[in-house]
Amino acid sequence: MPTITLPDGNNIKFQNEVTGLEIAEKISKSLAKQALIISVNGELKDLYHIIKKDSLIKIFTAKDPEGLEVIRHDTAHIMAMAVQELYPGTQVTIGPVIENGFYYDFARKEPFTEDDLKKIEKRMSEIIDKDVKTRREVWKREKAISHFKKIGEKYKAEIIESIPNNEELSIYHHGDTWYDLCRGPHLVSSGKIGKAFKLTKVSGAYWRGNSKNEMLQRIYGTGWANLKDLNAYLKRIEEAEKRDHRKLGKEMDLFHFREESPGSVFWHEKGWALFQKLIDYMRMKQDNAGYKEINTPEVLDRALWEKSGHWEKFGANMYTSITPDEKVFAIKPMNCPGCIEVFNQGLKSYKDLPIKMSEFGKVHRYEPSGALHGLLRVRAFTQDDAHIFCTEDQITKECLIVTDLILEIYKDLGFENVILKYSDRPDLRVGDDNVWDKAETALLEAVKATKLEYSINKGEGAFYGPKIEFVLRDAIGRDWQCGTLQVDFNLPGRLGASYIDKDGQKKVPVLLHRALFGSLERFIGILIENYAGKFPFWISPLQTVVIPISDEFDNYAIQVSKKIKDEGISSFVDLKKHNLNYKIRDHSHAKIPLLLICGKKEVDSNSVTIRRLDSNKQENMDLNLFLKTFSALNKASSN
RNA sequence: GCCCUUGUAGCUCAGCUGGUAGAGCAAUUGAUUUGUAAUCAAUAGGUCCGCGGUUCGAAUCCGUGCGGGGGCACCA
Repeated sequence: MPTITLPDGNNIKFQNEVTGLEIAEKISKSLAKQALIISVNGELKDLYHIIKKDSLIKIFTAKDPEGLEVIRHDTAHIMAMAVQELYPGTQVTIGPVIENGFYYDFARKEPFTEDDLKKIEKRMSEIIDKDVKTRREVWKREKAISHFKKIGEKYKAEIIESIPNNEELSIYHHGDTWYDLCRGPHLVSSGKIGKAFKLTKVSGAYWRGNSKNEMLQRIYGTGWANLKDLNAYLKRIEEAEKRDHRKLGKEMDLFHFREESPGSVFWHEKGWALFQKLIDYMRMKQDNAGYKEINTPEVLDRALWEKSGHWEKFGANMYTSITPDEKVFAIKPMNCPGCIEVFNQGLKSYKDLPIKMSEFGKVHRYEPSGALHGLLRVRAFTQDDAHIFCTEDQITKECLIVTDLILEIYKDLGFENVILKYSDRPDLRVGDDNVWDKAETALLEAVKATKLEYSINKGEGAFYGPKIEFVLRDAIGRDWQCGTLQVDFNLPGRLGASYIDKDGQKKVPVLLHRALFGSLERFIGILIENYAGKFPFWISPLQTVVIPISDEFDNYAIQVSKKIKDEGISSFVDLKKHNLNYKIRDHSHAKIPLLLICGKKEVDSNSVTIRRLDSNKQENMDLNLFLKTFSALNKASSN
């Protein structure tokens, strides 16, 4: 005689044991229709799960995240069913729900094609139309293993073998012919899935995520509660594609890549202007924060990298170079050893600490070819790097100062939403564990003091110390990892850095590594996508284009442009033999923030007519007022 | 690095089952002197990614290398 308590506190008494579906029917017809899944005392269960005892329940529909998740999970199952029906001999492995959808990994010799996806979708649709019933069974471990082995599903058997002994093994049947080992829960029948799904792509994926294992074929799909949500999602993807920095970079003539140097950027005039603006800005910020800028060699003797530990721990990613007399040098993958060498030059006192040295250092890392991705993952990049040499007592405070600076700079560049990722010691590392203990404690303390949201990534620190990474969220809700702050008790000692302490003794300083943009290249990629190429005025690579109405006004336009440049604003005069409409279209596509039109009216009144990007309003302004107004707007704080 | 996919003019792309290439935009030349998103006309432009093979004949088929894209792995 269970008493069922609903989320609103109301009770329903039942004479006999009861299922979620029966409870839903008792509450209302429409709920019974919409119900997908139930939670019983906080645990998600199938709707036909039998409740015998008094319970607190909640029924979920497609409007709830829990409901949507089950829809996606069932869609993955139905996809696997369709695949095995269409392509006998294909083995199933795992098929989890992911953000916006699901995937399923299959083992099959022949590759799946785009055409296959359409066929599979069609078959899925048929299975959904048939509304096949779901049934749950509990199997004995031995039975399950031998059964899956017998039918040639060696991956399933392997999965079961790795499930702990005390766990219940549930098998879900969808209809009479297909079943899969699964924790569940699932919908009562395939018809509940609806038709708001789409198979999106096929790719390779290693069995159990390990690159030493064989490669399986993964089919990705997206799934939603209704067609409206599905279409909204597809629309979002389309919008994101329009912002693709590789596409915009080409259209806006910012940079290009070419075969001769995969993963290295050929910066064009405008892209380089943007690059330099970011450096100028950062230089100003760092100067105010007490950093001293240095510069160190790009090519350094192998012996230094052996001493620092890079040769051993990072060698696989390093470019090397052999001189005609057969000496081995490495092209720097990091700036830290060079910077420590600068610190080492001359005697340092505790009174000098903290010493903050910044360097816009270009580093080269031989990344796997498959990792390369436009500006976001390159083989040669410029870090806005800095190294802070300090005492142990100063760590937490200095970390906080760095964090404040980072947040201030992200805000200036349009990113207000920042979270932290804290990573501790990796397997491949240098230094004793008690040193790591100290470094981790100090950094975690700083993380907590920022009061920002943070996550902990076990074992993902740098080989010389723990780190935090700064993740920022862009205009369309995507997360990007940019800045980093690392505490290092190892490298300074390895490279012989020291200062004279109060007691006259030599001590090894602690080193904080930090980069705010991380990589200038990558950060520019993120900026392009965040702003969809429409940069704020101050950072725009070409801020103004002056357009004379006809060649009669060329001279005036040239003069105007010159005066604009005198104010430190970039400007180009378009004297080409094209009409005004043509030029407006051309420069609007190039996403120039301000077009300045000059004709008789402007010459007579010493003014310009402004057309702002994405506006067709005409705004006439006295030239001197224009210069005054926009030179005031030409800085980060006016963002 | 691994799986799949892809590589034609400066750019975006067309070229069915093999018969040595086309369009639009851009460029050049000429005409038009223009007031807010493409003025008109003419001309020129190609090692069809490289190498090898099949074939009387390859942009097209096969092999291989390199590059791009989507994932996986990697991201110190």
